[in-house]
Amino acid sequence: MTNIRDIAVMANVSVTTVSRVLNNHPYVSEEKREAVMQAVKQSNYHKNINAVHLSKGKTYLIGIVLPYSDHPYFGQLLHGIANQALEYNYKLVLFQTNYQKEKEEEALHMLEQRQIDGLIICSRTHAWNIIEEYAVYGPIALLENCKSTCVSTTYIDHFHTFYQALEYLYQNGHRKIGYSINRKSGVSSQQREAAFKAFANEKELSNHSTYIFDQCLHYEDGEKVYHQIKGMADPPSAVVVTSDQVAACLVTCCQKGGIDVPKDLAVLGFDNHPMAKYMEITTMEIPHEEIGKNLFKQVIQSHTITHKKVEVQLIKRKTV
Amino acid sequence: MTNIRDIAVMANVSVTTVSRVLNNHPYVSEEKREAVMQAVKQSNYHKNINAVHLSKGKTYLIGIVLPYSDHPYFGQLLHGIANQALEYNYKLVLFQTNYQKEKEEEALHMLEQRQIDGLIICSRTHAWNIIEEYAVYGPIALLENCKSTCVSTTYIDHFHTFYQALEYLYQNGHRKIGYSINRKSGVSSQQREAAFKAFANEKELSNHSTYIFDQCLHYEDGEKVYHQIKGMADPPSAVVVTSDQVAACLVTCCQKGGIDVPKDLAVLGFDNHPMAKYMEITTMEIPHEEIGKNLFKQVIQSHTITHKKVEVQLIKRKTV
DNA sequence: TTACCGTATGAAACGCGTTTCATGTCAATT
DNA sequence: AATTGACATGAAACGCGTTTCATACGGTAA
Repeated sequence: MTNIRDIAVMANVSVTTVSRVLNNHPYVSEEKREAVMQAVKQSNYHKNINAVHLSKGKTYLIGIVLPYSDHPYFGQLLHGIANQALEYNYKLVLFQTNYQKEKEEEALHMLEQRQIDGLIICSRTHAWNIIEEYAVYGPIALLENCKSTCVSTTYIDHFHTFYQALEYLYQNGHRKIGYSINRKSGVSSQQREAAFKAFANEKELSNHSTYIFDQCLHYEDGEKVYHQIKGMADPPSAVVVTSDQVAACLVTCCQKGGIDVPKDLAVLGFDNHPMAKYMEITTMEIPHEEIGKNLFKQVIQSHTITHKKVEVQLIKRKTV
Repeated sequence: MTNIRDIAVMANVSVTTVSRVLNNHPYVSEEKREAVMQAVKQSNYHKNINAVHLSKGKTYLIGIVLPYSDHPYFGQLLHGIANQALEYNYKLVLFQTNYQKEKEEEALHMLEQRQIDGLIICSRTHAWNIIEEYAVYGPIALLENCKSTCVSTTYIDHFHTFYQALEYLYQNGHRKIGYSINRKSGVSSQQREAAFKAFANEKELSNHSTYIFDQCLHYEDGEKVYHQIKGMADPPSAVVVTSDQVAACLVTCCQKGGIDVPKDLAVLGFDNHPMAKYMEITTMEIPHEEIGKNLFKQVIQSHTITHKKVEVQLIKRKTV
């Protein structure tokens, strides 16, 4: 492998001059510039990027922590991040955690060891204070609503969004409202639960715990919801389903099982996945790509901590 | 930042000894080992991984080239790769190409510059000879059937698989068979086309070009297929759909539109996505995770070039 | 004419862990 | 007693691009 010193010798200039040419610095005469370019071309020289990293103390690598990459929600998020990364000439390092603490830890360690310049956490399992501790090693952007002074965030107001969804169902005459969530222990789920309680209280609805369906993330989980509702003596008249995948499955099940949507059961999804558009499912549109883009920008703007709220929009279709 | 020399001073040993301790090399006395550990803990020392990379000439980074990460097919593939990567302590660098040549090129350049130790290409747009040229810079694993001497491959025998699917439809009495594909120009699509032609010839079927549906990758593309078939005077009695997403949409459309599946139209999907299982779609099961795992293993076994054929299995359900 | 600035160029230091090679013990083998 | 080998330890070289600092020249402003 030829290195920068070889080039310097070939072009009969100093190493510094070669570096200047390679990085487009001024103060290099045209002839020397030419000579360097010539040598570079002749020897098919490429910088050893690891040396650049060591020298600069940067890697141009951003870590992404997310539970699954084969889930549309995270897939789209990743899509948004990846597009932005390419534009800014950064590369991504993927940490697929499956919600395992150790794997999230790996990412944090990599930040600590400066193998990545920053970290985007799409879903955390570590406690807040732990995350914040690592922020001293490099910028962290988090997909969560938390007014931290050392971690940037992009978030959805889950409380308000959920409330809004419930309100819409209420306006459409529903009084027995259920909902499905991903992980009961998840941060967003807790906010949604709070919203539901506040809503039930406000509207003086009975707070049926049987109307809550946990662990609904994948397509097939919609069937579980269907069966549970089907088996109820006093089923809900409407459900908020926090994933269009699950909603799609539920709706399909209902069609097959003779439950009329929305007459017998109204379904309000989340995401506005293409699937929802096509199946005419009423849903709360979450701009995943925008979120991904913003998270990325926040993490590379390491000097300023920002908090960006992303708006969610109700898309009225035919399942409510 | 403390570095290895600081530690050496603190522990009153040489830099070499510190390195030995840190890398678990033998021939270090217990007391010196202790002293080093003590110093490391006290100063909260962490190696500068960039220096390690420069020194070792390795990055423990593997690049992944794939068109979309928000598509279930590639999502699952990525899932398999990512899990394996975590196990082997490698990190991934994602190149989402959207089938753009330049972005694929970026990945190849990164290999050339040794910023990644190897490259997994899930779908290429560059010509073969170009890819092979870059193999001198580092190991490349490709998801494609090609007996290269410098690039490892994991592949599906698309010809045989497609033929098998067609055969199954034929056995079930179908003589007017259509199919949908992702990109007509794609490598796998061409193999499938060849299989179809061979099949049509073998069985003396008329080779209806109107029965070919191109650009079917996303869920909603199933609707296009539905409408096209619906509008035909002489529609096919069966279709092979090379994505369960698309098949699911098509089946749902048929249900709504009064086309009986499989009586009026048999549908044979590809992937065996959970969606297919649930919707009871007959499909060719493609073991994405296994493919991902294998690609990863191939790329880190840089010394040996291997070619692994992955078996696809027909899952008989209710849409044929 | 002196002072000062823009342009041009290179030597050397810097970032830092790994690895090779040389050297020195001490116990075991011949 | 001489040789050999396992064990210990450290100096120095190595990987390589970036950046700081010093130096020198030509020209313009004072």
